[in-house]
Amino acid sequence: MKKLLDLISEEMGKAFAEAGYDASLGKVSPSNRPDLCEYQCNGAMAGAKQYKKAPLAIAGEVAEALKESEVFSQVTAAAPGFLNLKVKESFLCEYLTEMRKAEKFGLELPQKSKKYVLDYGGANIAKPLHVGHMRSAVIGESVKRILRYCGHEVIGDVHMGDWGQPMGLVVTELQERHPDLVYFDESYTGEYPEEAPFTAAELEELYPTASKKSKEDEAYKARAMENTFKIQSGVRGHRALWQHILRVSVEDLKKNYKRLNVEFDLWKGESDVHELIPSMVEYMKKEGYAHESEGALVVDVKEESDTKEMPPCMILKSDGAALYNTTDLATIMDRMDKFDPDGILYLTDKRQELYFEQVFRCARKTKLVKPETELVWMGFGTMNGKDGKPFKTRDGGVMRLETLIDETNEEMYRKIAGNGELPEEEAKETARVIGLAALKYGDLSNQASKDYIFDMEKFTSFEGDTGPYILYSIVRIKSILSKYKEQGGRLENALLRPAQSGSEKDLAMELAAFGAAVRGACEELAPHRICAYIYDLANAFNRFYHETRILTEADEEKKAGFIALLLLTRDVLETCIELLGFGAPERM
RNA sequence: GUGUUCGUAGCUCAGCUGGAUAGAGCAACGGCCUUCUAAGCCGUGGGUCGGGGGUUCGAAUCCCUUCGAGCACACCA
Repeated sequence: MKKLLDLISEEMGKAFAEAGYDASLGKVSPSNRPDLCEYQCNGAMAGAKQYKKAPLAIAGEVAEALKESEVFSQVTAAAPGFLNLKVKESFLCEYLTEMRKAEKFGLELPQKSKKYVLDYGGANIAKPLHVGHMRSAVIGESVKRILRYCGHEVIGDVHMGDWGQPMGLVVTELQERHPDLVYFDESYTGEYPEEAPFTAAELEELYPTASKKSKEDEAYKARAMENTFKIQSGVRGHRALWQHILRVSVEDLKKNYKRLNVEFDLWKGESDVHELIPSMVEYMKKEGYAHESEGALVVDVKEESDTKEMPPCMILKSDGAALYNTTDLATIMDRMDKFDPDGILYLTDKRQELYFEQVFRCARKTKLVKPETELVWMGFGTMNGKDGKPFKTRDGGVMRLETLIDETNEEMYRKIAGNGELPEEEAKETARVIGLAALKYGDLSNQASKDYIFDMEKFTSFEGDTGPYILYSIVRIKSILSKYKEQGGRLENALLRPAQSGSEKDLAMELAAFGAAVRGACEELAPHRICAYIYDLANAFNRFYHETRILTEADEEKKAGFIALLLLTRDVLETCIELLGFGAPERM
């Protein structure tokens, strides 16, 4: 199904052609002046120069050609050359009826579906998730859902940091505390225990302790480096311990991501490509891409057109060790090999822009990817506190993600417990559902690339552009629908009718804009476009609701028409919040 | 220093490939509940779109310049 604006533009284009002008001038956009029209076309002004004719005269001729239009109920030319349009209610009604019947509300799907690997989440092993991880998870999850809904295949990979110094530190601290553990006995040849010699809670505390010690104690640091080397080089006991750390950690991470309604297809990490590195390095040397510079192995990625400094991409440190770049490049190689995707998408903190530019250039230059493979980097901004500085706890520490979720849910519970008649258990569950919406909507409604201010009060408010307001609107609709059923109404029989009132027509037009909103969000990888759309839609619904007696409408056909409109509104809203990664309760 | 992003109402933010009188929300003020959830709706006040130039019939939007803020600039990730 074509987008509403495209259909209207086609109709307009025909009129331009009929009047002797280029049909492409008939591009229609939503009105800037709702007091004058519903849609507008600026083509007459754009074409004025080309045809050496006054724009208003062109507009007049086009308006004349549209007198008998099946689409427009009103076409007027306005100075200096605007075409002001209103669409016929019958046309809108037909369009929405099609939408209701069609799969995905008639969303246009691409001719050929693309396959993407989406790298988001950015979790590290042995370190709990903190608020900094939230954006990557929340935005990435939404981007994944949007791409899939628009017909693409997406493989989400959390791509953990599971291979570096932190591992060695944790092992060192374990050794410090339990030197007798069988893992440290190099003469041991038997099976290692299945159970980890630590719990998730202990693990969490091991890393910060070790990290602190290593900064103060040189000998400790040296042991940590040695242990890191032992893990990486495959010393049996150390590798077994590392496996324990990985398992316990991933279990904990999964639990936390689940609370955010975030799910990954792959739980790959840096360690997975460890064995690919030597051959990759060898290849880069052999093909002459890599050369030595200041003791390190690098690939030049500077280009003639650069206006900025572009440092080379480092492949090996001067001590011969691999680094972040190395594993990222090896991961690209691995992904091409395993999935052969049309593109790889990265979602990281925006400070890594230059870094990814280097890696992408290096991957292209060394032909790790095909020339047509898309490498896309999306940078997201920092979540700041009310003071405009990076979000911290009251005492200045880094807040854990779990804590943030808990606090949001508690705040939400306070609000609905004070208000409603819900039984306690349901209130708690509802608070979780609304809390997640508050958190995610608060994040996603901002442009991903910009920093934003986290304001608990604002996000959990039921007023204004918030998650709870959206959910409230949905719940309101659900409540009316279930009452209609109680009255004996049959939802499946409800047929749309042409809008009778202004607010009804406005709601219909918002619904018709669904396709454009979703496509826009998909092309720009911008969940905030969905947020803006559903906020407008929820507003349109609430205005309609206040102006219209629905259940007490005497004319049954008219009532059914309202119900049909509400059904479509509910379905569109629920589909959209699904794309954002949260859901709505039945009541609240 | 080089590069880059940004600067819109008191606060938090929209503003699509340049289009009419720059929009929301919060906060302030004033209305609307015997009737489908008032967690809502309607209305009022509030802006030199950081400053200055330019391109254009037309600029918050494009170009230049200037001020201010953030961020990044090879052996961290």
